[in-house]
Amino acid sequence: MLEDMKSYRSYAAGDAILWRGEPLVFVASVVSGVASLSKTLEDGRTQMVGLLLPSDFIGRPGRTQIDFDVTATTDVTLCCFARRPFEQLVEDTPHVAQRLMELALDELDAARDWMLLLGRKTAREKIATFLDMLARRSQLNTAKGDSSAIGAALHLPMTRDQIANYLGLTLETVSRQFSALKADGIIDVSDRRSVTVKDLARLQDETGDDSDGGILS
Amino acid sequence: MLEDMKSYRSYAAGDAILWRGEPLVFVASVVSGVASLSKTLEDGRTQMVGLLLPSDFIGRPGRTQIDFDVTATTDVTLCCFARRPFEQLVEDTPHVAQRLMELALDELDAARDWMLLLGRKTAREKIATFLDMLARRSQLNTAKGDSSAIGAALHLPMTRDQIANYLGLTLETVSRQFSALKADGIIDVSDRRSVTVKDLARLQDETGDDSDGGILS
DNA sequence: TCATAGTTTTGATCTATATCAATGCTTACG
DNA sequence: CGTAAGCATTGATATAGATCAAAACTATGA
Repeated sequence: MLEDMKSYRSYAAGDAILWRGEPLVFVASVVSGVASLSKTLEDGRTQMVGLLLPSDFIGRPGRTQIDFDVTATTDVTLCCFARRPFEQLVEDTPHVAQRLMELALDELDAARDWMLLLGRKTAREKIATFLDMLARRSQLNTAKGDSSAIGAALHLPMTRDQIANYLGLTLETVSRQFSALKADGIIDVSDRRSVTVKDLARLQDETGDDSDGGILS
Repeated sequence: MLEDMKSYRSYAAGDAILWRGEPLVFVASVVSGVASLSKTLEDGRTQMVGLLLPSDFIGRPGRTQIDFDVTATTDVTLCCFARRPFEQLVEDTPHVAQRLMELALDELDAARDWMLLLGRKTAREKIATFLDMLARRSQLNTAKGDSSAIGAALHLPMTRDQIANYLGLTLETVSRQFSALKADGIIDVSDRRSVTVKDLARLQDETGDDSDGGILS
């Protein structure tokens, strides 16, 4: 039984969970907190390439290494399984294999949206997209189908510096864009760790995205 | 037998192969030519989010739609299978399902490398990375283990404009960086569609990448 | 072989964002 | 309380790359 193999691990904000190239001895799922995947250039410039929120999965069937670092962005608890028995489970149960494939494809779609953001969006569009993403996520986690993201305070799971690393900006630019969106009455920035969306429609107009989300055609 | 379902389709350079949101009735593999995946913002800015070279796969098990456009970059021939029987095959043969998972993970790794490029690399580093990638690819396709990429002309499968779309730049910047690398004696640009790498080591130094490719540790 | 259209290169200028630098605001801890 | 130590904001300036504009190739086809 896989249940027997389950164990929990905790990491404090800022701790490394896995280094690039380190052998993957376990796979895990995020129980609480936020972790991030990041890549670094020779001279230290870094770019986040993924964000892991509760219920997200760490690990790749058939691979023993990863080529990015995994870091605890906030305090994080993981639910870990040893890799070998997990892979056995995947082989034995097609249903699980299929689910993992879906997860991989979802990650791929998210990565491609992020490529568009990194390559072509302006600083303001990047911030608007980021906040819109957080708003959608938090809406999912609270009442399903309740459209009251407006008015409710969004918790920012990261510092300005980490947001900058995620969006391919500097922390100063992130701060300035928050201020600008606030001055324009689109958001409110009370506490440094929370943002209130005052006008969701206008925020979404600022993302630069094609409005028809694939509904047409 | 799946063989019975096989058919070939050809597209001229510039033709659309699939539009975003269009129902996916077939899956395919690239036989010859180069196709690209791209995403577009409201106002027309576009970003390539993937390049499909011969042997690459189009299609996603369990999905009936894609949220990017697929376009023929050069003349392209695809080998197509109807989606339904293909999915049946995937369900029945775990070996194929596993292979598809590997392909998805490879694409994900490539997407993440590209995120680092788009978010943090300079124009020169982007061009160097692009050329290095083409050099590696062409080396694989010719003599395995033959390190004579130096001196051999690399064929560029796309115009300056398309390269710019791939790298998150403008075509003018692409052109200027080619000229600069040429002036520095790192490459030679004879024909507009081919580049000769004169100093591969120096080209790789210009990519900004951490030199140890995960070999350490 | 000339004309035309498409692509590429090069030049001049502009601007969004980075960089450098200072000041302000929380939170924690003596 | 008060005083660090982190973060965050704001300001001044620099710069990489975009944008606008023109000229130089290349290929195609009459």
